Amino acid sequence: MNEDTKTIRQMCDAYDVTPRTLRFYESKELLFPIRDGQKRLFTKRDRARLKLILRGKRFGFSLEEIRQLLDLYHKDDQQLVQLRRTYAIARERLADMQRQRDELTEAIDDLKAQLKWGEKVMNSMEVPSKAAE
Amino acid sequence: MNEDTKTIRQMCDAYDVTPRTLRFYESKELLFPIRDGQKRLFTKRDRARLKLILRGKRFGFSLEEIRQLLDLYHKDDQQLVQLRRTYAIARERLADMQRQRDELTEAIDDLKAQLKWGEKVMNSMEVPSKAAE
DNA sequence: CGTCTTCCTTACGTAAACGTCAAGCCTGTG
DNA sequence: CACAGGCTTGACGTTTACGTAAGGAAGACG
Repeated sequence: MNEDTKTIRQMCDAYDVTPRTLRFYESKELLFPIRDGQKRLFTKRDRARLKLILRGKRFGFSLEEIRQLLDLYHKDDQQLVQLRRTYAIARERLADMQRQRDELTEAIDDLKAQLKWGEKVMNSMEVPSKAAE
Repeated sequence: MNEDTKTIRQMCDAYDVTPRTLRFYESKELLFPIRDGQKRLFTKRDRARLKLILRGKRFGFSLEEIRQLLDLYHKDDQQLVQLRRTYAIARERLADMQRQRDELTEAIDDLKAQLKWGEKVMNSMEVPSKAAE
């Protein structure tokens, strides 16, 4: 048994990331695995942070933004102020994402229209025998 | 008067881009300005394409994706086979876009949930005076 | 004619988020 | 003991969408 730590390989399997990614995150001070000799051991805290990192990535945060947010969590004093800042940042991101989705929806509709037009043209071209006569 | 063409500077002012950007787009075969000596002259067609390029960028498409879409928009005078190929490409793009939007929607919902949680926590922290007593 | 401004080409620089070697250290196994 | 595997640390490579600097041509102006 280990004392609630995981090796890099176990982490990779559990969270579907590469070793390179985990080392990269450590180098960027997003994770702080302890060492057994030269081997990394990822603690419960690292796993919690990694979950937040991956979720942040889904939301479109950069790693640097994520690092800052994680740091805010880490500072236990002034929690209310920090939480408010986090909240504000998150709201901005949400607005960005919604705007992006709206634009995407518009583009989808445009493209759909194009496709319909394409279908019409193809149909009129598929039976040119009658029209040619 | 010019014959419906604009210089690079006029283009930059009109569309809020840099000269570098326009040259870059030309090098990537997104634009095809004609030449007066060595100077570029951007035609009406270039301007139409640039509008689509900028819109595509707002949608989050890569320039390479945009180039494909432009090909779709402008290769309307082709053979049936060509049309079918572009049609297929466009359908793939549409599928990609819809998947992208679905992911975005999911992420948006997640983030919204996070924000609600944040509000709850903040509310419970704002009035600790009573609870402390 | 000299200088300014605008344009040109060439080409190296940048940031993000890792991928991909290279080469070395440990450990277990036959 | 020898070798395979897994982990380690560099350190250079990749992609995208330009920025930026160097050096030069070409027309306008005083």
